[in-house]
Amino acid sequence: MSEILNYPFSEVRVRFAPSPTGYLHVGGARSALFNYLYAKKNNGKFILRIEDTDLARSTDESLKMMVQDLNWLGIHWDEGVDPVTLKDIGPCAPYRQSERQDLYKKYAQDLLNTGRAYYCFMTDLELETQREKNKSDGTHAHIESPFSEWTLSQAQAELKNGKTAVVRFKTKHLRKDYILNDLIRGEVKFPSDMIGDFVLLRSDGMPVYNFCCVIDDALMKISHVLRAEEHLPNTLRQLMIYEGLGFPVPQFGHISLVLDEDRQKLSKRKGAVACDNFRRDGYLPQAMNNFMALMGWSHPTGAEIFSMDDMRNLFSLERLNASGAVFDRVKLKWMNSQYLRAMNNSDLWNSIEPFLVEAKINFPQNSEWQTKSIEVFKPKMEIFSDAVVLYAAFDDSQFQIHPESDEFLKIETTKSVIQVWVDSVSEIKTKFMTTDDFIRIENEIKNKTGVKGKNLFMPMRVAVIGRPQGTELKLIVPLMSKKSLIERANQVIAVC
RNA sequence: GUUCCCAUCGUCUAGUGGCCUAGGACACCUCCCUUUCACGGAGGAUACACGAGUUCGAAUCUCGUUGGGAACACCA
Repeated sequence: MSEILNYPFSEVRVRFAPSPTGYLHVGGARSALFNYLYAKKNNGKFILRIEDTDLARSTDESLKMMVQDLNWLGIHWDEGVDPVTLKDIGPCAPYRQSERQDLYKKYAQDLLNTGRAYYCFMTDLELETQREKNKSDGTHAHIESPFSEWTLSQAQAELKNGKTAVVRFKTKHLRKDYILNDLIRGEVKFPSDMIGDFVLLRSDGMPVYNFCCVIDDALMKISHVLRAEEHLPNTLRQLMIYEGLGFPVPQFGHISLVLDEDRQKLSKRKGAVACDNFRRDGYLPQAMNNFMALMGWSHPTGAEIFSMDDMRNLFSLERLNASGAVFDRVKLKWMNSQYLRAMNNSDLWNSIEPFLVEAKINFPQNSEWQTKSIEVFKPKMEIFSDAVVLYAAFDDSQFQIHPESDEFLKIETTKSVIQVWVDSVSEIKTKFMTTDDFIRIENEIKNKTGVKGKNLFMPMRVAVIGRPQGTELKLIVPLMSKKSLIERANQVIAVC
């Protein structure tokens, strides 16, 4: 069942509108994903709009990062800025609010002319006093400006005298309940007196978020506004502006929040939340999308692992959950491991190699070795960066005997076990031994020393990787050179 | 404080009045596989916040209570 389109929107047009004041976090990415999926599912358009009216905090650097993260996730937009040049593309250009100032001013002027807005000369002190009063009355912050009754020419004269003013939207005559039919929440009723006269244009002439948002959504013919629940209270202001300007109202859908373990809005203080962070740690974009979708949406068959194609085909607003979702990093990791294990060996090697290089881990430049090593380690990795610790085991410069080895070093038979190991390895003619060689040597040690079980295997493992627990020796030893094995074993003998 | 939103295992969720002694997934526990650790396989424990209604019947509808969250700017 698809949502009924509100006249006059003939096609689905949705948008993601980040403000480039930092990194893209998973909450934002999820909103972008849902919008993207909704557009794809309904043959609509997905628009990326840049909300950079806060000039002080908006940076190109941040915009670049967001664009890069969205691309990494495979969330592509039809209109907005070019992913490479960042130039505007699409019929509603420009898509950066900082370049749409004239538009906002024009509509502000319209509102001023029709008496729906007014210049307000209140001082900070006067505003503060009103807020204090509201607070002590126990009511909602509610600005009542004496200037709302001024005529436009009165105000203009004042402006000519060099006074500065904000433009406020007049709400006094709109004393009625506003009802929003939210796509996700159903009917939401805002009491009429919830807000007072609010600012449209700042004293420096810069428009404010709620105002830009309405004008842009209207001019860009956005049919569905899918955004985070934190915007729900904003909707009343926006509804009033739509009404004041005579714009058709889009359908709204307020998506539940992504929460931290303490059930508060996700924040970076409690752990990584930037998409970029997950990319750097070696998460797969498919896993991220799959996981983000599952925070608030569910696959109709109950599947947990599904592709982007699946999502594009099956996404629907009816399956969106109205309650908040805690961001569970443990499950994300598990999900990533599922995708990682589904990769073929050469793709996986190519994915982890940069991580090894960055961590300065030495490894053989030999594709046969590399493929073999992937076979051994694939079940051990959940994210690409896990490879660093795993492959460090092969790097002689990183070899050390870990404290947990002590109890096995103390066993009296250990020294002779390792000595026989060294002797047998020395007799190998090739640089690397085979798995069969290893099994043979293992039996030799057993026979010569009479040691078996734990007391045999743990010391051997210490001799190879410096700790009593880790990857199965018969898998890892054939990947290690004879020279390296002997050197390590001798180091261990020295401390027995 | 005010307004709004939300409420099923620890977590993500399925569930739209009878298929529910509530299903799946992560995590947890046990066992199997494995002379370690993982991977894999088989089991297990754990939830409808509470109270009233409506109904022959309620996790599902209504109301209230409680709890949690968000928003209350010349930020977005």
